Amino acid sequence: MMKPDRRGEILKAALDLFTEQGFHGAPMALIAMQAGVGAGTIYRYFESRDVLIRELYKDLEERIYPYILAGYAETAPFRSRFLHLGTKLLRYFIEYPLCFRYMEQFHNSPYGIAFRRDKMLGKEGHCDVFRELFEQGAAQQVLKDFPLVILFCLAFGPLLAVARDHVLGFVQLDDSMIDRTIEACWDAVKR
Amino acid sequence: MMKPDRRGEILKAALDLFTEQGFHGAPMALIAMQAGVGAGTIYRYFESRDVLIRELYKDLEERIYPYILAGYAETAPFRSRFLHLGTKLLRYFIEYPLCFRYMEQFHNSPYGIAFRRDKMLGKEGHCDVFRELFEQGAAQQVLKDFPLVILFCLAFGPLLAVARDHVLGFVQLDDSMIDRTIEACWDAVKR
DNA sequence: ATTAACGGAATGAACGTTCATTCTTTTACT
DNA sequence: AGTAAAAGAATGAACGTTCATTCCGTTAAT
Repeated sequence: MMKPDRRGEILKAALDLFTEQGFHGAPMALIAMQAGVGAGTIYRYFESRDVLIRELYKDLEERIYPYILAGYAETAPFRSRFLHLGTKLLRYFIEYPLCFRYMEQFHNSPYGIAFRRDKMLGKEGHCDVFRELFEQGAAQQVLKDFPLVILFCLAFGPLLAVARDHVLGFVQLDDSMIDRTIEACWDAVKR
Repeated sequence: MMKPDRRGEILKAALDLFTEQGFHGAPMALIAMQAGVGAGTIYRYFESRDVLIRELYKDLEERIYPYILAGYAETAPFRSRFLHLGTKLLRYFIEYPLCFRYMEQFHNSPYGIAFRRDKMLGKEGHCDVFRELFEQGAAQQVLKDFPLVILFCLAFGPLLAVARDHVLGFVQLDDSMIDRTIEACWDAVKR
C-alpha cells in the first residue's frame, strides 16, 4: 500500500483548476478539495499561493526537456536539429494541453514576466539547448542576421500560436500539418 | 471651460493600472482615484468591472484600424499589402505599448478567450481586412497551403512575440529591424 | 505482546483583509 | 426649488492564511 503523494496531488489539482478557471477562479480551498486534502495541508508543502504557482511552473518545465531531447542528435545538420526540437516541442504541447495552457497563462502574468526577466538577465539556466543551437546557427550564418531574442521570437512565435489554436479547438493538427508548420517556422528564421 | 470627459478619464486610468499592475492588482477604488472620480461614479458609466474591462478592449481595438489602413492600397500587389499591414501593426504596438500590453493581457485571460471564440464562430466583424487579404492570398496560391487560422498564426505569431519583447525591453527595434522582421513573417507564410 | 507516550502530519473552522458593488449624502446645474 | 450627477462611506461576500486540535504511525516501556 503506497503512501499517498500529497505534494503531487496538490500540484495536479492546482494544474487542473488554474488551467480551467484561471488564477482568479481557483481559490486555495477548491484546490485543497480537489486534491483531497485539508486547506491547511497545502501550506505544509508550499509556503504560499504564489510559491505554489511558481513551483508548479518549474515542475512542468522540467518535464519537457527529457521529452524533446529524446533522439536528439547533437551532430546532425543544423536544419534537422531545428526541425527535431520544434516538432517535438509542438507535439509535446499537443499531447499535454493542460501543461501548455498553464505555461501560457503563467508567462502572460506578472509571475511569468518577472520570471522571464530574471532568466534573461541572470544565468541562462535551462534554455541551453535552444540557445546553443541558435548561437551555432547564427555563427554558421544559416540564420538571418538578427539578435538572438528576435530569432527566438521568429521561431517560437508561430509555434506557440499554432499550439494555442489547436488547444483551444480552433484547428485540428495532424502529423503532416505539424511537420509543415515547423518547416514554416524554419522559413521564418533561415537566411 | 470644457466639461470633463469622465468616461474617458476612467478608461485611461483603467488602461494605466491594468497594464502596470495586471487585472489582479488594480481594484476599482484605485482606478477611481487615478481617474479623479469617486468609486461609485465608475458604475454610472460601466455596469460592472467586467464590462469596463471589455469596453476598454473594444475601445483600444477600434483605434488600430484607422492607423494601419492609412495609405493602404487595395490594388497593390499581395506581398506589399502584407508588408504594409504588418509593418503598420508592429509600429502601432511599439508606439502605443500600453495598448499592446493591455490587449495581450486581455487575450490571455478568460475574457479574451471567450471573446475570441465568439469571433471565430460568430460573424467575422472586424478582422475583415486581414481575413480578406489572406483569403485572396490563399486563392492566388501565393500563400502556403494551410487553413486560414494557421496562416494567421504564422504571420502574427512572430509579430506579436517581437512586439512583446520590445515592449518588455528585451530588444530595441529600429526602423530597419521592424521591416526585416515583417519580411521574416512573410517568409513564414509565403509559398 | 500489549500498552503508553510521543511527534509530526493533517485538518478545517476562524480570522482579518481586500474588494466589487450599493446606498445615502452632498454638490452642481437648470 | 427641483433634478440629475458625483462622491465616498458602508456593506457583505470571497479569499488567503493561521492555528488550536485531532489523528496516526512509531517507539519505548512493561
